[in-house]
Amino acid sequence: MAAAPKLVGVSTQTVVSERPKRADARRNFDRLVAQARTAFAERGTDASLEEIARRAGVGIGTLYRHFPTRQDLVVAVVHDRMAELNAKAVALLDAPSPEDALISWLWAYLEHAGEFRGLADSMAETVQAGSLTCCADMKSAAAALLSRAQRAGVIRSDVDTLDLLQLMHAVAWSAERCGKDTARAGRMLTVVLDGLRGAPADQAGR
Amino acid sequence: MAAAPKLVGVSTQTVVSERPKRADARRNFDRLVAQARTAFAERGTDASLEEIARRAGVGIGTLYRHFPTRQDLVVAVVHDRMAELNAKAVALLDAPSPEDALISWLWAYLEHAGEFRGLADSMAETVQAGSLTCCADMKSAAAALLSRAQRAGVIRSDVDTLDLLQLMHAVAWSAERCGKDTARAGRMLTVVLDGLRGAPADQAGR
DNA sequence: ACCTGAACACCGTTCAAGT
DNA sequence: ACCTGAACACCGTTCAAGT
Repeated sequence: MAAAPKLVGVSTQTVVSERPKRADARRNFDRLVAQARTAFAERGTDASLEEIARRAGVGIGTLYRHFPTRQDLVVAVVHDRMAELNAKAVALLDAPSPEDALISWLWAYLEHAGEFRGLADSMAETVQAGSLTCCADMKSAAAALLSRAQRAGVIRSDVDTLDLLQLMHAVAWSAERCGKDTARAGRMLTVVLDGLRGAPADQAGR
Repeated sequence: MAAAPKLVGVSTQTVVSERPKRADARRNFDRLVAQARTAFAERGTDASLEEIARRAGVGIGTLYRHFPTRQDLVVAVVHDRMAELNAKAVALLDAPSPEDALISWLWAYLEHAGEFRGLADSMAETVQAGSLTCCADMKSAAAALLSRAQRAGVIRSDVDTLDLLQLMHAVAWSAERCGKDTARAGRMLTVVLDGLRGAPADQAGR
């Protein structure tokens, strides 16, 4: 409830997760992220790490040095886009309609989570854990948009930020299976969004 | 729309997926399913197949002979419970309230899909493919319950059976991550169920 | 008709040696 | 400080040989 004022200081320029300092190290870091991006796009988040290292022209040990876990690599790949989402959320706080602002952000978030196969799963895990600063920032940003919409009475008051984001991950996860059937994916999102507005009974009682 | 009358002949006793005939083969089949069940319960659907074979006292080749793909094994494990769900659906067609009947069945379905980690994903895949008779039966059963509720006007008319089931899989998938936090899982289901009833605006317009 | 398990392929992960 | 790649462990999958 007090999330909105607390967000005033949210940085759109999220801290880049400790980049290496030495020239060659940084070059390898960037190459690995770039190759991981294309590999994830082709094969999903469970693409072969060895192949990523090979395509980046780097030993497998170097990959592990920079990214001890696969999640670290996934996060690095989507880091910039997450920063964009943070910025968008902050900008949307000034939009006239609290409802449209939230919905529009959720659409962007959903598009992000569906960028490659397995990302929705990965995001659900990462956001849940919440140990990363970029995720924490995004949660704050989402919280601000959500609570504004709730204060406007257009979103039910009993859902919290994690509910909201996990529901989006769930829809994105489901959409992965729909493939070209965007109509189905759209209907599922519609159902969830309508559910977020509240039960018909509650609304009728106002 | 014509799903309900078509369902009259649905068999609660689903056809058992071609059990082997020879005594030893059948014994191995049953042992594999039993060990797979406990392995899935412990490690999820991506438990080691070699360990399952070993624990069943059977060569790995025998496992592959009976279950060419992992999905086949998963389906075999949950087969009986799916038959129970079919029976329950048919029984609930006679319940007085179409809405309560559907909701109560969805709860049962959700409980089933959350039996072990990875099952929701597996179900989503299997139901989507829809090549198995037990899945086809369940889809028919769900379709009957759904269309009855839709005819009663308590569920929005623009969702189909696959939408409904995939939304349940999505909720179950999300719930896997909640663990002990059943309150969050409950809230997510509530949101989806309310969404299934329709948009507040639509309801208000009646 | 069915079972067995060696054999092959592939991947993740670590770590001693190197610059 | 960082890189390399051999080495190890583990798993999935196939298939020739056996009953």
